[in-house]
This record gives sequence, structure tokens and C-alpha cells, in this order.
Amino acid sequence: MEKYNPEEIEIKWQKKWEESELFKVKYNREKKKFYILEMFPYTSAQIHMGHVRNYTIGDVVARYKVMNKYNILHPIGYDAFGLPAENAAIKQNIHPKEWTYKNIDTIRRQLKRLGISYCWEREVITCDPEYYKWNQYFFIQFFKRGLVYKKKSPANWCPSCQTVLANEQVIDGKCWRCGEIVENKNLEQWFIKITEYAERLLDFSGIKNWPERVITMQKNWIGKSEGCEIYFYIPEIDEILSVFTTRADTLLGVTYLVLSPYHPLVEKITKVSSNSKEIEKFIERIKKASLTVQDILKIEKEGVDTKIFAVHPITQEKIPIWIGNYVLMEYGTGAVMAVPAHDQRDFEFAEKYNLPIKIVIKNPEWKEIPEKLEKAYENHGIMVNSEIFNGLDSEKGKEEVRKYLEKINKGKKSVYYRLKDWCISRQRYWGTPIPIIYCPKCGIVPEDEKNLPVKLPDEVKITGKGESPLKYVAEFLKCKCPVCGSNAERETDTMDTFVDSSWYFLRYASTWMENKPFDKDEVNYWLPVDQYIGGIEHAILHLLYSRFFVKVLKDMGFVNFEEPFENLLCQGMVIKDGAKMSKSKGNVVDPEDMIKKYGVDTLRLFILFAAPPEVDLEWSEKGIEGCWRFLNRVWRLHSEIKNYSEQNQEHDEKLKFMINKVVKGITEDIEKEFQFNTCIAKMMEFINFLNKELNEKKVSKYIVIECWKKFIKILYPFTPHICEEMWESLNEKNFLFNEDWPSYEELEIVEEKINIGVQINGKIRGNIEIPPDFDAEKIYNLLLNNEKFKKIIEGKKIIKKIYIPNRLINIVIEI
RNA sequence: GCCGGGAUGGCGGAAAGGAAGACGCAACGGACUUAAAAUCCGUUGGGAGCUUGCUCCCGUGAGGGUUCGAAUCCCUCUCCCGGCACCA
Repeated sequence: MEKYNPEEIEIKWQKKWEESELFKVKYNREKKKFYILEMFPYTSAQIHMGHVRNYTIGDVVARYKVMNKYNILHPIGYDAFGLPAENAAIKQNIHPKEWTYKNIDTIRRQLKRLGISYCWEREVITCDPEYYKWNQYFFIQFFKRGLVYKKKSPANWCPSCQTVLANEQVIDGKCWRCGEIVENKNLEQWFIKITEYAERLLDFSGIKNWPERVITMQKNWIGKSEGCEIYFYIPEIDEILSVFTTRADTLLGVTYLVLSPYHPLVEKITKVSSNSKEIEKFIERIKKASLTVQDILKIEKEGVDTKIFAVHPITQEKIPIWIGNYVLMEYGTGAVMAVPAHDQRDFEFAEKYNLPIKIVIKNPEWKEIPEKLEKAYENHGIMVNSEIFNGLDSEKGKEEVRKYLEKINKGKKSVYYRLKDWCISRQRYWGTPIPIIYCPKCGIVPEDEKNLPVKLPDEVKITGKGESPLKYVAEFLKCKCPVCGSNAERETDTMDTFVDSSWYFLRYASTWMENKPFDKDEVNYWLPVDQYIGGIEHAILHLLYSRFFVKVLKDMGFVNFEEPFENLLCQGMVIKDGAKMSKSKGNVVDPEDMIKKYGVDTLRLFILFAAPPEVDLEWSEKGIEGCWRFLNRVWRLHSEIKNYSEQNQEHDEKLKFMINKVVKGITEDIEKEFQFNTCIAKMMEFINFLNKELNEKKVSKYIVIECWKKFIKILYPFTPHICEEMWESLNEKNFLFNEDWPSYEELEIVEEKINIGVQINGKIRGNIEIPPDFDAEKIYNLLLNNEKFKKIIEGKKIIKKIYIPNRLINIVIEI
């Protein structure tokens, strides 16, 4: 028997697949379509285990769906713009373009070696001008629709990456890429109005099956908060101050107001205040203090009294106005009404500055309203000290107060979101140039569409310093205004790379298009993506931006669907020794080493078998050896079967029953939740069983071959190479890729006797053999013939007999 | 604090409300071998008993509940992971 030689087999079949263009997308509108997509890789040096897991899962789905007669789109591309290319440029003195394309060649070779069934004709490379041209085109469309604007604002500045970051890219006050603490820097930036789509992004009804946690993360990120704006009149400056609250029911408990130091009314108030010196000192100190986003979280609550008063909209009382460091200008109206009795922050502030505390919500557990509170009571209760609202339940009171305020024009219903507009400017070279021109006569004008792409110049000096390298490339910078023709200058910032990945999945539908980003019919046929697979780390970033992009494109008539990804699977990480694989921890396992040692099929099998896809997978050298043994067993069994000549039919029906059961089980496990680990367990069980049957020689050659062919087909999506080799050696001419997934009949049970559990009062007491067609009564009579059960049951009053077919019988007796 | 997800042998993990621990790993015993590797065949949740292959008890983070029957459903709690958080 020939030894299992994975490398030889795998390379042979990969070559054959390529030569026959097996995975090329076919034009076939009769079949049902299925778009299976894995998140494209960032073009860093090479593939790691996380990629192997991601792409293997996708490949199993793709091959399974093809065999189930779907028309498949399964593309791949490269997320090729971004900072690491520039860092490499500085470090290794290599051009970012060269570095990137070199890496793409490596990754492509590795993906091919993994045997993933991609349609290679549809590669997308985001740093290709033919691709980023459309980033610029979309930018201009967004600009024309008023969804793009420029403003100077405090930006998240990463001192290590020397560029700004979007809010989504700041994690715990640190840069998502390098972990450096993010600073604030005032810069002119381009923004996309994602906030206009906040409400639609909160609507997940167009999504079929996403992990609950991803939806929660997006909801948290958008952070919708429904409440009420309330107007307080300030007579001394004749202005109305608007505050936002979600607790209008506590309005009568307001004892002071607090403004953010950045609030627009602060200046006016300071002017007329008798305490202006103190205020100025305070504000200056606060503005200087808040350097990093992290610091803000730790700062102690402080404030200053303006000695100016506002009028309470209901009681007409004079309410003191303070300025406090804990009120954010970026959220709500930048001013809050303080209710120290029912908000812990306000409570602490009031204690510190001796401000009054007025209880207006009665905790149902209180017998009486306490003189003094230990801490704020933040829950709901009965409204007290609240004039006409007394006695109302505070939940209901919220509505009532709001309605009343609306009636007297002192407030209105209002909604705020945590979500901020998407800052897409990056002061870097290796990205899509923002197609904007600054003309001394016309101002800010977008580049003419027919001049796209605005190409990145190749000649550039990359320094890694805080300004875009494009500023120093004269040929790039100098241009003509597309409106008036005068000498003008280009924008030198480039786009966030998340713009690239917000629509790449649309480009795959028709990568050949030259005059359009994509063909409308093709995109509307293939999209939405039926199954998207990728890491959880993009739960907010990429997945939110893509949803937003598609919604805008729909509104502009480019596409006719609302959601890009109907089903999402977030695969878990591959970890070793309890930690994510990383160079710094020295626990990296290189996929190429594993392929050399065991072959791709074994690697794929292990990665699918060790855990369900969405759970973190602990790397185990012993575990992969187990999978290696399994494939060797399959291989040996295959040649045994070829030499097998037995005619004995005694167990033929049993074998047919078993393969039928396995096919059914695996089909269901894949359809249900992509439970590849249990699929593989079932195939292992079958192999154990078949091995025994062959040794006992109670099955006939004809049936063994028939069942074995079915087995090869169901193993195929998991370990395609070894299966093709076995298939071919059975004189089969077709690629398994073009074979149909085996069908299964509803199980005919052939056994004459089945074994069921016996429970007495729900407690398992043993088991008994019964003919399959017996009912509860007949089984009960059998039990009476059995020494053991007879002893327990005899003489007792039988209350109930419950028979669960093929599983167990439960006799309920009186004790 | 709010929201979401978890907790099952020595380990990774299985289990329509119906025999908990499939499958794999590790461990142990045996076969083959001069020997080892490889391979094959057994045993393997914990505890107790004896007549040694059978009987009993306990067991899915903890405690209650529903049910003939709960890892699974409900309530309370503990711990772990993830997200959001001076968000008004």
C-alpha cells in the first residue's frame, strides 16, 4: 500500500483545479445564488492561523453549497492601503507599493497552498488606482449629497502613528493599531455624516443571522438616548439655555445647572458675572488639563459658580448656574440640569459645593421621605414635591412633564446619539487621495469626475512626521481648478482605509467594470452577501461603516438592498497557552510549518475539529496529530476497501443505515450552525464502525463501495485534496466539486431489537432490549419478566407509564 | 453602573426537556516487535460495596422552582469573558 503523502496529493490537485478553472464563477441565473465571503486580508507579510481558520471555514461552506447546487460567488482580495506599508518603507527603505505587492504575492501563494476555492479572476486590490478611483468617485457623490464636510475640531491624534484616528479606532483611549495613548489635537479634518444614518443603523431588521453580541456592540456604539430638551431662561443675558435630560420626571428636583467650559454661552455669562475672574481662571485650567482621552476618565469633578441664575420653567425659581469639568460639550446640548437627589454625580458635586438637595422621587421602600440622603436615589418611584405631578409614577411622569413643557413651549422631545461623524482624513501617504481642490477663487471644489483617479505619485519622501508627505510633492500638489481653471492646490490628506473596505464586497460582483464601480445588475444579483465570515474585532469598525455605505448607496440608487451582509459568522481566535498568538509572546505557530509537517488537509481538519467556529480555539500539537492519524486511517481504509472482495451481506443493511445517519447528521449540523466539529466527530464514528465491519467481513463489497463513495463526498468540503485522490482511484472522472451532495432517506431502522433506558420515577435503573414496534404497555410487560425491574415495580401502584420512542421508558410508581 | 455572552471529566469539547460526558487528546493495560516508533485491541467522571462484573450513591458554577423526567425552561446568587460608560 502506498503511504499517504499529502504534499504530493495536494499539489497535484491544486494544479488540476487551477488548470481546469474549476472555481471560476459561472454565469448561471437558473440556479439559486450564494455569495460566500471572508473578510479580505490586510497585506502584512504573511498569513497566520487566524486567517487559516477564517478561510477554511469559508471554503467548507463554499464547497458544501456548490455541491448543493448553488451558483457560488467566492472571491478574495487584499486590503492593501495603510500605515504598516509606510512604516516598512521607513524601516526597510522599500517603497510602500513594492512592499505591498510583494506581500500580496506571498499571501496569494499561501492561499492557493491552502486550497481555498476562490475565483482568482475577481481579485480586488485596494491600492490599485482602478479600485481607489471609485473611493474618490463615491467621496464626490457623498460630497454632492451633503454627506461630507470639513471642520476644525479636536481630533484623536496618535503620536506613534502620526495621524488622526476616527472615534471607532480609539479603544480605551488608545490607538487600535499600535496601542499608544491618544492625544487631542485641533486639526482641519474631513468627516462623513454617518450620524445622519444613526436611526437606520439601529434597525437590524434587514439582517437574518448575526451574533447577538455584534448587534449589541453596534447598538452600544450608536448609543441612542431618548429624552427631553428643557429650556431655562437666563434674564441677565436674555438668553435661553437648553439642557438635555432623560429624566424629565426629576425636573422639580433641579437645584442648579451646569455648563461645559466649552459651552457657547459661557463667554456671555462670564462678562456679566461678578465672579468672572474665578471663572476665567477655572476655564483656563480645565482647557489646559485635558490632554489625553484617558485622563478625562480619571478627573475629579470640579466646578465654579457663575453667580448668574436661570429661571425654572415650572416653579419660576432662581436656579444657580455653574460651570463644571464633567459636562461634555460633545454630548447633548453641553449643559445639564443637576438633580443631586437622583443622580450620583450631581449628588457628589452638590455635597462638595454645598448646593441644596431636593428629593422629588420617593423610593417605594421608604416609609417616609428621609431628611438626608446617603447617596442619590436613581431608580424610579412616586413623584413628590413636584406640584401638579405629585403622586404620579415617575416612569409615567417623564411623559407627563414632557407633554406639559411642550404645551407651555418650555421643552420638547429629543433624541441624542453617542455616535459621532466619521473622520476619514489621514495625514499619510499610503491611502486614497481625497479628491478635493482648494481654489483661490472658487474655494473648496471636488475634482472633476472625468479626471479620476487622482493618482498617488510614486516619487515621495516618507518621513513618518506629522504632515502628509503629499504636501511636498509639487507635481501632486499643484493643479488647475476644475471650475475656473486657475492655479490651485490639492488636498493632501488621504482617506481612512476603512473607506476601501466599506464597499470592496460590491466590487467583486463585477471586477471587470472600467467606467463604473460595479455593474448594477450583477451587484443586485449577487448581493447581499449570504454568508460573511470574519473576526469579531471588526464588529463596530468595518461592519458599521459597510452598513452605512450600503445604505447611502441605496439612497443614491446604486444598489437595491439595504444591508450588505445577511448572515455573519464571527470566528473565534486561535490561541496558544491561553493567549492570542503574537510575536511578542513567542507563541506563534506558522501555518506553513504545519503544512510541511502534515499537509493542508490535516491542518484544515484540526482547525475545524478542535472547537465550534465561533469559540476561541486552543492550538494543540497533540490535537493536530490526532487529525493526522485520522486521515491516515481513512487512507488505509481506502486501499483496504479497494482490495476487499467479501460477498457476505449480513450487515449490509446496517452499514447503509449508518452512512445514511452520518449524511443526515452532517447535513443538519452544517445547515444549523456550521457545527463542523460535530460533523467531523460523526465521520470519525463512521470510520471506527466501518473498520470493525470490514474486519468482521460481514458486509459485501458492492455495498461497501457504495457507502464509501458517499463518505468521500461528505468528507470532501473539509479535506478536499485527499478526497479527490481517493475519488479518482475509484475510477471516477468528475471533480468532486461538480458532484452532488449525497441525499439521505429518512432513516429506516433495520435492527430487530433496540435498547432503551428504563427509568423508575425518572431515575435511570438500567436498560432493556425491545422490538422496535413495542408500545408502553408491551414494554411494561417485558419489564415484569425481568428479575431486576420486577423487584422494584412489583406490588407498587403504577401511576403512569411514559415511553419516549427509541430512547427510554419511565415507570412512575407510588412510593 | 448598563447591555450581551458564558461556566459540563485531567484537557478540547458532545448532548430535540428523555440513558450526561459523543468524538478527539492525555493516561493506563494488552497485541505486534530483539527493541523502539508506527499501527491495532481494550479500560478510563468521582466514590462505596461485594460474589470482579455487577449493585448502589454522588455528579453539568451555587441555591431554589416547574416537570414523570432539567446541562437544557423559570427565579435568586457567585465567578469569568466581551462591549459601552462623568452620555446627563
